[in-house]
Amino acid sequence: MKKFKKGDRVLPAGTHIYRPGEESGEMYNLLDGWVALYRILPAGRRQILEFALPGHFFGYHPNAEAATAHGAQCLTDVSVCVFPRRGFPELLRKHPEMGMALNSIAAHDIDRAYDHITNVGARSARERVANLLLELCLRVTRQKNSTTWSDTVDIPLAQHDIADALGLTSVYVSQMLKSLREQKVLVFRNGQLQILDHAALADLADLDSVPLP
Amino acid sequence: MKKFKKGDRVLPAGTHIYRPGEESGEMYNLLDGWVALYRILPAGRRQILEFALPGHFFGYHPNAEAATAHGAQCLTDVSVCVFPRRGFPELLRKHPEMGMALNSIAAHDIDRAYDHITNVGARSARERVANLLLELCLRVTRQKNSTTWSDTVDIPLAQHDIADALGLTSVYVSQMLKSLREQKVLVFRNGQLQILDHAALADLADLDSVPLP
DNA sequence: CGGGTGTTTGAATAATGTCAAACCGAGTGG
DNA sequence: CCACTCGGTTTGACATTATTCAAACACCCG
Repeated sequence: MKKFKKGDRVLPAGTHIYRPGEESGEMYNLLDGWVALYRILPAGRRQILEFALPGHFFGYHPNAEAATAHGAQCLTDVSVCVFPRRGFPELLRKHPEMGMALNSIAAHDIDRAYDHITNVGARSARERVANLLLELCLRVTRQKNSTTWSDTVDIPLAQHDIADALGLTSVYVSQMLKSLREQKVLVFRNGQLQILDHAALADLADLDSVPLP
Repeated sequence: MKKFKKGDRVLPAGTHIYRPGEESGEMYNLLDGWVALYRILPAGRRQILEFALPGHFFGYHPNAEAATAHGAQCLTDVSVCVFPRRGFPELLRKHPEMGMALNSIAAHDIDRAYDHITNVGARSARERVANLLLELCLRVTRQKNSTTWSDTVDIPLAQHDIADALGLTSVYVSQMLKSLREQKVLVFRNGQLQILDHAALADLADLDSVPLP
């Protein structure tokens, strides 16, 4: 696996790792920072499909050299581990356990995509914001292997990122955040999330997994 | 692969193959009919995540015996091929090419899930309906290996199924269908889709792949 | 100090949901 | 063959949610 690796790469915030319609011929494992997987519609609207956190594997497409429908942009300064797509099938053939690992990752990605569909399709704006922030908070916490809640969690998103992920307008997101703040559920400011009322938030967000007391 | 198979099963429309929260211990390959993968929210709302057409493989979850967050319900009379989940890892270990095939399937599913997110998150109701119907039409056509457009395509959905997939209300879907009908774009009635104006539809739906002249 | 980007606020507007009633076609029992 | 129910669809009036536009604000950075 290490031999297969092409090398590490450090990228500043804002960089497009690849753009919709491009074929980079590479795959990535995110080492540090946040990346957004997104799509652009002809109308100009941007839809964020997934927030990639450290450990996330992305850029994998099965149909060898097809162009990707989505792009990947760094939300923060980022470091990624790069793999060439070429030769990847051989690698999988030699190491079936890697194929299984990849299956597991893919299944996980599908689950989160289904969560996302549900969030955007079936919930009100308030609930969407609550759900997204809580989910991200859980992912960050889990990733750090924390066994306890921190009082504040870093979530380096702008409000318009949240809007683009949830299919909302940034001004409406602002209003929802204000409402959540006034009702003492959470405070989100300057990329920092602070949860004030866990019970209320979990209730609003309706997350299936409500771990960590 | 055939030896691994557990057997076929024929189910009437409406049957729940598995329900959210259950662990069926089985995986399925849809042979005939349509199946909806869905979720239920505490508010009672149903979100359809994916329409499974013949050939679709579903019910696969990597974390061995975890309960699934979604359910699967037959939209029509259905016949499925059933596999036990138990023993599946061994099978994959013996046949790495199957693992790769599964990866390919999973990547495809992710792509469609991303399409779905984009559709629900970034488009108007009209566009969503147009997009969904065109996509389903393409999938049906492709599946039949037709090289030409049929005048009408069977899409055995009720309007409330469309609504639940797109995060809309069934009465609003009715209005959108009326509008599309009046503007001579398409007619959808009794589970039959008839496309009147391909160009207009493709434009509205903004489908990336616009095949078959 | 000035310019840029992101956030907040308010008012007007458009998109979508809700409720309720009417309609329609398919199946069913008399 | 008819009347009846039943689920799905259609329609209209109205309520709510979310978007648009525009301006003010805040903050960071040069």
